[in-house]
Amino acid sequence: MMDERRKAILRVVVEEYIETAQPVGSTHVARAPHVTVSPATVRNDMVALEQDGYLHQPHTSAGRVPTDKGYRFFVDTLVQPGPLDEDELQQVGSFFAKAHGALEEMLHDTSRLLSGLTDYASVVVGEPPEDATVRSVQLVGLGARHVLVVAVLSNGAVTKAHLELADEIGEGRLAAATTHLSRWLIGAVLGDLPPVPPSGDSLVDAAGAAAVSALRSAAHRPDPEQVFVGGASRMAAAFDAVDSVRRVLGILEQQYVVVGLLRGVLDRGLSVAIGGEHGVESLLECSVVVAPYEVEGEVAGAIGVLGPTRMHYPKALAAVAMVSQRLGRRLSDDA
Amino acid sequence: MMDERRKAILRVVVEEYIETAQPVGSTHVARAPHVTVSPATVRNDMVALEQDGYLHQPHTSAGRVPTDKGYRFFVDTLVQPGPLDEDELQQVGSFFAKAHGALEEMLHDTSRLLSGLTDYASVVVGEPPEDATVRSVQLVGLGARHVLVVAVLSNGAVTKAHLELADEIGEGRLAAATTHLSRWLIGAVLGDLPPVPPSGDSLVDAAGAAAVSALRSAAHRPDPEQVFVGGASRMAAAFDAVDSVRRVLGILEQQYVVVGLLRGVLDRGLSVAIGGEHGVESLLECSVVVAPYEVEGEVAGAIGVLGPTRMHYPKALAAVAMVSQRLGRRLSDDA
DNA sequence: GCTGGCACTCGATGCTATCGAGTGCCGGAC
DNA sequence: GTCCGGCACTCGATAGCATCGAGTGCCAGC
Repeated sequence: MMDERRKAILRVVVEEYIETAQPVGSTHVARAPHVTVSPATVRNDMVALEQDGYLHQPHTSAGRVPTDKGYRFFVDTLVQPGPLDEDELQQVGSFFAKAHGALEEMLHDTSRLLSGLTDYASVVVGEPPEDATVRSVQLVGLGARHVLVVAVLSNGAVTKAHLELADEIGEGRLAAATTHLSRWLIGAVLGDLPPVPPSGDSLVDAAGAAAVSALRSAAHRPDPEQVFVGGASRMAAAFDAVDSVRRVLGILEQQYVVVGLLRGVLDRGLSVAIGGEHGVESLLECSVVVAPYEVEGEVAGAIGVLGPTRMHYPKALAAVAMVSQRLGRRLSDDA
Repeated sequence: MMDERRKAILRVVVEEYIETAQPVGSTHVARAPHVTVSPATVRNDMVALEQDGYLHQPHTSAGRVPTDKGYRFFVDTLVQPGPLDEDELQQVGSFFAKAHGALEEMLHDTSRLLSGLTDYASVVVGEPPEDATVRSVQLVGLGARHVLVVAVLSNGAVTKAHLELADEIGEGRLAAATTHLSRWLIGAVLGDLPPVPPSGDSLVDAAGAAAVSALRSAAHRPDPEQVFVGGASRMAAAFDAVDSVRRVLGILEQQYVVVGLLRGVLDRGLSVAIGGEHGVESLLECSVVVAPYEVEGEVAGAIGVLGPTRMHYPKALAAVAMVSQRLGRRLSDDA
């Protein structure tokens, strides 16, 4: 039975708790504008909200704290991604106005921007380049049996892989292999590379095969050079137990967990995972706000913000939405 | 007046404090083996050590804590880089046995290894590739006026830069520019690229000039893709004030500060900066242990460990020395 | 159904007493 | 002279205790 008054009360509790990190009492709630009833009435409703699982009482004679369910309701029905402040808008604007340089640099800076806007940790992940096409392939010798494959993709990324061949291969053969591969691979979609027919030279074919298999495996995992985590130090400020900080940092250091996290949450568009919802045990006290960004209509990656469950959702939602949209637009008109 | 007994006392205080993080009292010291005098005598010596600036007393009636000067003396004259444990040695061994893949991957994993060994944050930085020679240069078009220069260097690194040209340039012209640049740049030392003579085509020359200048500027700054900071979460465990953690993390996030820090400390070989010695204000409570690694006789980068001033120096020194040596050897026989 | 009133809870705060690890110093022994 | 035992003293840490007050639940009355 969630009538308007209870919604209002829940909203005040959540907002107040996000601000102060202190359990919120009935008197505080009653003093808020838009709540016109007395503390006693608020108390009655709070009991109901607690029974329904939206609020929690740390101990008798303490105020109430939102549960994950409470935050969820708040995010789903009580909050519209409030607009950004004037100067934050300007910050985003001027960032994208002067952003330049390579894709990686841009994603990296975007991560800093997001942390700066929200004061939480931020994550920026490029999608695996399955749909990108190959613009260039080259084999470069580094020593007797060591070869580097370097491929430039249509999205501006550069994939490289280190090959160790069974036999030595000379410069001439490498050049031949490069030419041969280029003929068959340039223009192909990375996630669906065509078979490369034999060239008649077994050494060339061996190198080619190694290169193709390296590229194939690069197609399906996000380039580790396109995963950026920023603002971890800001997380420290949000928690007061050193131990929590340690746990969260530990997760942020494991890029594959972070990438999985974003993937998991990113069902459709802008979304939020609160507390336990994302299923990463060490991040029970954290929420994640994520949005994909699209380059020329295709999802090209995701950006997100990781903060405490009591994060400032309206602001985080607004920032993530804004930045993902601008980033996508920026990367589109650039290509 | 630093006689043998005082050295022994200082050593015990430092070792004890590193272990327990508690001020060390005279009774504790007197109980240690190798100290054969009574607590009273220890106290007298402690007063002297304090007057000479090696120890500090947080307050009357507390034990003594080493000062930076005390740690310095400890590191310089009381400690020989103790050998690693058996299983740590094995850990390093098996790491380098199965290490493989591209340069960046290797450096990244090395950073993890170091954090794992020491339980502190670790930093791995590749040197700016000034001395590397160019193995391959290529220009790849990404859109009307956008071009990517990709150069492969003799050290296995791949440098790329994004160019925005004044005029559109077609595929044919780009290929011509690539050929032209290759003729003049392949084999050249990156830090001392020769002038590229005009080709007779102004568009080609414009692209070439832009590419060369991008490469030149890449020569002198360490590739941001070759800076790896790992194990930040382990720092959190070493401090108990959230605020300290925050400060240190903030620094670790600023790669240029970290790089500068390593540079500054890296006078000659294995070295240590304690507390204030490295001149980074937010890291007053931290020490850094650094060593260069050499590939084929040339310094190719540096690795280091960042921990609290009360870090376990013998272990850190041993780990850094061992890993830098093995890393260098590994990268040498590979090339 | 809302509200004011009221007794009750319980963490937080502050005070005091006590404890004990540690110190400095002094006077005596080797 | 150097070392050591003894002793009074300091002072942070810990524990106990009273107090405070924000907050609650409940009930009777409007």
